[in-house]
Amino acid sequence: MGSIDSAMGATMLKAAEDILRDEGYAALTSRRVSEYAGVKQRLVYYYFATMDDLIIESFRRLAVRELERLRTSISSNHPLHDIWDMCMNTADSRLVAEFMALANRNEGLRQEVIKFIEESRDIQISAIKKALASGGSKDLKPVAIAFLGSSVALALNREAALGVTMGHQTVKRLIKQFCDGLEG
Amino acid sequence: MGSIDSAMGATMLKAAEDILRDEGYAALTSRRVSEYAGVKQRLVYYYFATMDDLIIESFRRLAVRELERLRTSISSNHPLHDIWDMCMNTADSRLVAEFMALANRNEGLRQEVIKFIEESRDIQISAIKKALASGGSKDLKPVAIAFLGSSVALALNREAALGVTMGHQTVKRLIKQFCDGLEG
DNA sequence: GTCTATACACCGATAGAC
DNA sequence: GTCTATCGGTGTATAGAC
Repeated sequence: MGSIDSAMGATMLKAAEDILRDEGYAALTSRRVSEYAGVKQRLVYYYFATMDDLIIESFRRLAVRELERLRTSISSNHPLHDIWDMCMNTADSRLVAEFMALANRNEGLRQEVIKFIEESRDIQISAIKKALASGGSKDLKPVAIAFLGSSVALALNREAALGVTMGHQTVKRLIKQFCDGLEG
Repeated sequence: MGSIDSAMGATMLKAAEDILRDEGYAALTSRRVSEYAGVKQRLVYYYFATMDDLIIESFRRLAVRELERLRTSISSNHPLHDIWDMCMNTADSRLVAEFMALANRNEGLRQEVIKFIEESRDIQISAIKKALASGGSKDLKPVAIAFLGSSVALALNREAALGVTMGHQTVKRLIKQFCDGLEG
């Protein structure tokens, strides 16, 4: 078995992500990955025991990258604006859609997705708490701000990818006003 | 070619929806549909020219049903509460995830999904306008309320299906307070 | 580490009998 | 309206040579 951290292992994980985003999970096959990587199909099974392993490792790679981006993008001056920008410029919504669909049926992936959601929400909550001098009002707690922000950003990205823009400008203005109101 | 409105056509559309929700779009094959319907594979192609047609008709059926539910669930007394309840009790989030993923790559389905999103948003906006005596403030327009509501409800359902509940109670309370504040 | 070759199952779609 | 039968293609996964 080859290592995931080897050049070829990384190439295959990159290929898997590209295929998922551009062609969907039904096209994520060992043959398709091997084409992308310019090798023969058999080699995929040298680096990944099963296709399930490849999918899970692929998500793990994405999650690590996104959590890293989230942590470093939060400045101490405008954490709310930073979180919002980060949510709006996150992983491609088509790729997210594939992982979401897969996670409903793949137990291993589901666990990874749960960990990712909870960890990123924790990071966002910490940043929001710092932004709010009072630590959040009785009506608007940090966890609610984090949830609303990421939900709305995801929906905006998803619809934009489909070609729907109805109300998007209004919503973006509203969010910006909200952030401005809390941290100028 | 058989009609979609025939008993067998409806049975196959129902089968397609069940398979999508329970096994994902990779399992939505003519053979699988025929098993569900208790007939032979060949018959699927008597009712649907291609599997793409079956998928699109399947979504259309769902869209018609949901739009109908949305229209009839809105009372004149508590439209905001009604919309929220409807969004929280909409189609299974696993089924939605499959259609969302498919729509990014299937042009015909994409058009149907766009129509559905815009039509349901229109219905929601009309109801919200009636609820707001002023027709919406400068900062909180009906379209923004509609967008935020459906985004957040979808996210709550999606995460609940995965097994994540972090912040859900807080968010639900917040939404309820908001609706109560506007329509008691 | 990468390859050839293969087993076996399933796919969409079609021809044509009843 | 439903069936049997079949085509060519693709899927996961493995055996084993180099």
